[in-house]
Amino acid sequence: MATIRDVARRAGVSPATVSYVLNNSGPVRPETRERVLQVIAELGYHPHAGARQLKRRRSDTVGLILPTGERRLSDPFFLELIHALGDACADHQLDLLIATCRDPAADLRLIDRLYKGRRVDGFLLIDLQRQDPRIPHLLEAGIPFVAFGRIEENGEFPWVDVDGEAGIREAVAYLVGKGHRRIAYLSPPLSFTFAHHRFEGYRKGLAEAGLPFEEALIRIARPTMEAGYQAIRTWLTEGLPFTALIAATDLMALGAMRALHEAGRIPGQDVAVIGFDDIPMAAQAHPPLTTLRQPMDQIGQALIRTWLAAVNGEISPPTLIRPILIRRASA
Amino acid sequence: MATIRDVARRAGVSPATVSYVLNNSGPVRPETRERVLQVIAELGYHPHAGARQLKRRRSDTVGLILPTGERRLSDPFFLELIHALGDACADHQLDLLIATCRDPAADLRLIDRLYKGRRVDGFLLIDLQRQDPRIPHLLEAGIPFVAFGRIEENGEFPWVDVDGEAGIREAVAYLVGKGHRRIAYLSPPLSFTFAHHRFEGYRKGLAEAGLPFEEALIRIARPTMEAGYQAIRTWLTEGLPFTALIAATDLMALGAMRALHEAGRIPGQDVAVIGFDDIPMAAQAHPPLTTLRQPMDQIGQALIRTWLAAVNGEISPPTLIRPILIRRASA
DNA sequence: CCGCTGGATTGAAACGTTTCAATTCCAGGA
DNA sequence: TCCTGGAATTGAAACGTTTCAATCCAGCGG
Repeated sequence: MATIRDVARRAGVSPATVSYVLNNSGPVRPETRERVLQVIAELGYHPHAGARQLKRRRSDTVGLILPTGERRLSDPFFLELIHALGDACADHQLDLLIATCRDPAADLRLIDRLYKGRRVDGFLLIDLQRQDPRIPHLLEAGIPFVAFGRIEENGEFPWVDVDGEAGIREAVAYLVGKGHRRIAYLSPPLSFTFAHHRFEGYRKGLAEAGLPFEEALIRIARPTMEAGYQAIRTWLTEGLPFTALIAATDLMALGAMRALHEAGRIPGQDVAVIGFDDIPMAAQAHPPLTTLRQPMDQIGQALIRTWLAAVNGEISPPTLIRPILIRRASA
Repeated sequence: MATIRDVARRAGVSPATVSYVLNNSGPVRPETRERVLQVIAELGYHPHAGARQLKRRRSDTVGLILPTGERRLSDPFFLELIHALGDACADHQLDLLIATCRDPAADLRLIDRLYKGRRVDGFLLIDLQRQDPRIPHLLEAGIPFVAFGRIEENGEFPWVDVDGEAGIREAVAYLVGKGHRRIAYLSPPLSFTFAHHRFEGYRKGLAEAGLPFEEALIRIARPTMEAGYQAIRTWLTEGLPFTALIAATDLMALGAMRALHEAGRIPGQDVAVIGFDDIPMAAQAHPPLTTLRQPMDQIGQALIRTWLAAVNGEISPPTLIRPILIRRASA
């Protein structure tokens, strides 16, 4: 495999010059640069990442910890997120390293290994818990990171999140505008921060519309299709005391729609349904699901931009991204 | 950040010895080893990945190219695959680097950059086309890789695949055993290799059962839920000339089931439905979907094992993994 | 014709490991 | 007591970059 010396020799120039051309740091005469670039192309030379990392003291690699085993993320939303992150990384010439971790206790060890070994320059945290042990650990160790989501006590750390509260408020207002007065809400356990915020949006939305908040219109269930389905099933035995339903995730909304179908209540006709995320399947549902889209590209870009800042020691203000209400036939 | 010299100094020993302890190569007296390990723990020392890579001439990193943009993989199956790969990598102390690529033309450049820069030791190829330009490129450049899936002309390269043919044959036999004689088949375009093999399974399954192959029982559609739905819809206008349906992916099967429901034909009761993949949603469908499970853990392990062999210059025989028929209520 | 200036180029020293070859150490045999 | 040989340890040379400081050189003003 060609090295920088090979290039230098063949271009009749010193390795230093080649390095200058490569990084265009340092002054190089145009014709010299041209010659060097030529040789680089001829030889198909690519600088050795390890050597570079050693000298420059950074790896240009983003670390993403993916919980697996029990805690595995199976919402297709995360596949979209990974795509978006990959794209954003590519835009900034960064690489994305995925590390999986079965055991929550091993999370911190994994983080240390990757960071202290300089395999990654910093982390992206996803799937935050309201109290997340990773955050104090990273802060204390002075390891750069960005969180996708918030935690209960947002200390001084950079995060990017989608404004679930604003989104759900908009959804409530939208439904109210269509004449709905009894709007139900289906939420994952509030120990998920995102669930908490979206739920706040529901409460505030109702308040803004002057509607009462009723316990009977709330159901808590796991954030899966099945749980959404079951929730509606049991609700149906009570005669379905609402005309519209907001689910905190598309997956739950999809489950809910199926239950409604089975009971002969056509979503979008007999009952309005709104989801959250806009996973690819949402547009293909029947009827197509009205939902709050998480603008993935924007999220990926914001995360990587903030990550870069963090790695460079800058502190970025938090970014709150507004979800977009996508109106389809379900509501 | 602590270096190997710091450890050496503090343990009263030379860097070489520390290195021997770290990799347990070379003879070290037990008490020396103990002392060194102690210091390593005290200092929270982790060897610098770049330096290590430079010297050892490998990065212990697996490269995975994720197509994005138009070609993006949105089947939740891939999220499961990523999880499984991550786990398998962790088991072998490997890291998983995800590189995305919008443009098929850039695939090859990306591969070169990652490999020649020694960022990765080799690749994992997913989402194979029947004619895949990456394969000849990798072969010619002598870059180690393993394909998940096969191509049209399987030259001499290592691959791991799920035996779609055997799986579908089993599904056909299973349905025949239940008395079905008119079994329909829903397939993605046969330019996908996996679709081709599964389709072969269907033909052979019918032949083995002594059933005729009928064009009218075949539909080709994109491998999405929506496409599965539409296919059944149009079929319904013809009076649904079958009693059982095999779909080549769960997503398609799920779409099909929805169409059946809408038409008042209960899947698993009026029409048997079998899918392929066993994505998490399959078990949560209504009725739960009978399907051929791709044993993800096994796939991940096989891929990584084969990858390691490839990187070490060994040639492994192809691995064909038998999918498992998971019987649920839909068939 | 000389000394200066400033841009272009280069040499060499890191960066933090691994590993070969050389050295030290020590127990046991003569 | 001195050797010997194997086990334990060490020094130093890579690995392929980047970058500082030093050198080179062409052109210019005096």
